[in-house]
Amino acid sequence: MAHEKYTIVDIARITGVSPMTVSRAINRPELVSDKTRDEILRVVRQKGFVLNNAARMLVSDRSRVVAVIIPRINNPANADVFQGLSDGLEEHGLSLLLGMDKAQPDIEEKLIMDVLGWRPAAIVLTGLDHSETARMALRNANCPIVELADIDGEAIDISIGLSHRTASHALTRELLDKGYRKTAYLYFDAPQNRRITERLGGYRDALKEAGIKRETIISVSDLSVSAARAGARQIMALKSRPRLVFCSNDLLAISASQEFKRAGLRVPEDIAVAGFEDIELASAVHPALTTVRTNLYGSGMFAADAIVKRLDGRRARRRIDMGYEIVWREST
Amino acid sequence: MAHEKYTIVDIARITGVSPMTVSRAINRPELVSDKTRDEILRVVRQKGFVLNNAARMLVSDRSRVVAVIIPRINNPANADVFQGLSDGLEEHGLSLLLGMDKAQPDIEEKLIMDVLGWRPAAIVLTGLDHSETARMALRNANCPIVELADIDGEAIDISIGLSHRTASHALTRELLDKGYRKTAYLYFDAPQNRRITERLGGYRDALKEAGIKRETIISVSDLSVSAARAGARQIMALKSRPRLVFCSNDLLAISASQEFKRAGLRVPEDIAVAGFEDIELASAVHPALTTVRTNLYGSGMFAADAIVKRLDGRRARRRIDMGYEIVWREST
DNA sequence: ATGAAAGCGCTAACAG
DNA sequence: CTGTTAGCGCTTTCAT
Repeated sequence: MAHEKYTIVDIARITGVSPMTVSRAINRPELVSDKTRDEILRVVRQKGFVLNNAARMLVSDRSRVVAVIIPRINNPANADVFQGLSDGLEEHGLSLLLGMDKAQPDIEEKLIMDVLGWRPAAIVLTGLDHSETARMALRNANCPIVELADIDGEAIDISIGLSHRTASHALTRELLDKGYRKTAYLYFDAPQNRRITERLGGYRDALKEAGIKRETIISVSDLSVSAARAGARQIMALKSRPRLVFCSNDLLAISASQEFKRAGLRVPEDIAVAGFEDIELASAVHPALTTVRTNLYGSGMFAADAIVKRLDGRRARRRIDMGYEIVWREST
Repeated sequence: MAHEKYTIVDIARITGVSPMTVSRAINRPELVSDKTRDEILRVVRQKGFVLNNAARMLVSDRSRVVAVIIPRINNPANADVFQGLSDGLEEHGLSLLLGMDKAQPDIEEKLIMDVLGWRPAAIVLTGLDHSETARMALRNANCPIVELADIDGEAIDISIGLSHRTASHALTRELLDKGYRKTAYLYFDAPQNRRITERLGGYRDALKEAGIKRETIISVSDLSVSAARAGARQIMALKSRPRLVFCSNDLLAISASQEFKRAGLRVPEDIAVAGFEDIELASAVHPALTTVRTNLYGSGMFAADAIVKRLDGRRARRRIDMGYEIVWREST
């Protein structure tokens, strides 16, 4: 029972009205008489008719689609942001087109160009770094552009996030103030990801300010549990073991802790661990972790709000600092 | 510097050719002479021109968009599947429209109807349960329909996943065979989620087969760390404590374990815990967990493959059992 | 409250 | 290799 393809003309013929009346019955029902409207909508439902978005969009030259480009969705932080965006946008009848660039600027550029073909109502990106071509295309897109996650730099239009350098600096500083002197930094040096670099930068700045010269910085090969464990072993093999290990995110922190414990060290008594991101599971599984929390879901919501405001012709803030909170879980 | 809106006609005029030649230069460059093509593409790039998808789609009545509807993306399992889908689809120039239904059939139905307006190239859903209206609309959509996660039931078109009942049954049975007799089941009874029910069903079947009459089934109020901990406390308060607790997923399992440890119990010596899903972090943080692993990313990939095959006019399997693997981590 | 005409930007099909 | 014609399905605008 292959489906017949109905158009608005078909529905018009069946109900004995003009296509325009069908269009009105669907889009602005209050402009059509009760009787006619009921009959039209009955047929629409019965036939399972849905207006063709391509045609509507062609006429209006603006879709109800928001394009979102993030590195990858199977990363709890990104997923939270996206969920917030979706929740904030759905009630306004906006759909989400999602592209994943794996944090590669060339892929990002391609996705942006592709997405522009949909004449999106808004575009949401991750971070402030984009290729020159991409920036130009975005500026010409003539729709709200939101850059998420980072606010340390110049936004094209709207930026929402936190200063990773500031947060990392504050975390380091507070822990140094607690008396830790010998520390190490464990991170995955994702190429092109400025936020990672900024976190490291904040750490190093704080060290310098505290008059600490020696830096121990260990980078791992990728962002996985096993890579983190290998990093932890590298740290334990150091001639002089640090008392505190800063990790550039919670996955690294949790995995490294586990490895320390496995080797018989007590966490945090023998070796303390600090993370970044405060993913939900961290609190369940690693009560000894001190980490930086920011409101990820909230930043998605704020982005949605800014977009909706703009589409309504209202003004929206150009830069939203979501701030951060240091979550102390040392003592458990 | 608001952007002028170029159409294919503008580009044609600028380069002194017909619109059709511009179209060809972009879509089928091999049909255009080198000289003309180079000049056209130069102008296209210079002006940042991108073909209007609405118009292309209107002509062909088929978009290059795959619509995906899942409960929520901030759930590692769903995110993995989606990532697999995206990775499998991107190289074929298919974009992803993502809607989230929070596992509510009425929202799902609305999203399906909305999405149909895009005349999607394919539709991907979660689970096999949908409203009658939704099923009808999907059957009429005249494109591949993939139902993910579950294969215990009748698919509209293509189903890819595993039998949650079978997997849960096997897990329970193997653990019972190891000698555990006193067990409990801890779960969040998500309304409308048949997969949860099937997992519980598999557990109960295995108990019955083993001649065990008494069931201890604890349900928690939501899927969170704190709810799981409360559940764990309920279990510890039982007059006769179980030796093994089955949890309907790993988040519950990890959180409950943590609570057991906090109360001074040794896991798994005093109380063993089994989960379901094998999320990556579980292995990092809870080496004592026995759980069921299925290839989530792979099922996204398979879905992508099936869709691409169909769009190519080739045949695709209608039912793919991804199977499962019991991951033993008892002894650590 | 309803209808008719025009056209959005593009490509399929056919010429040349 | 390039151009012409027609029309995809809908909404905007202007009648009635």
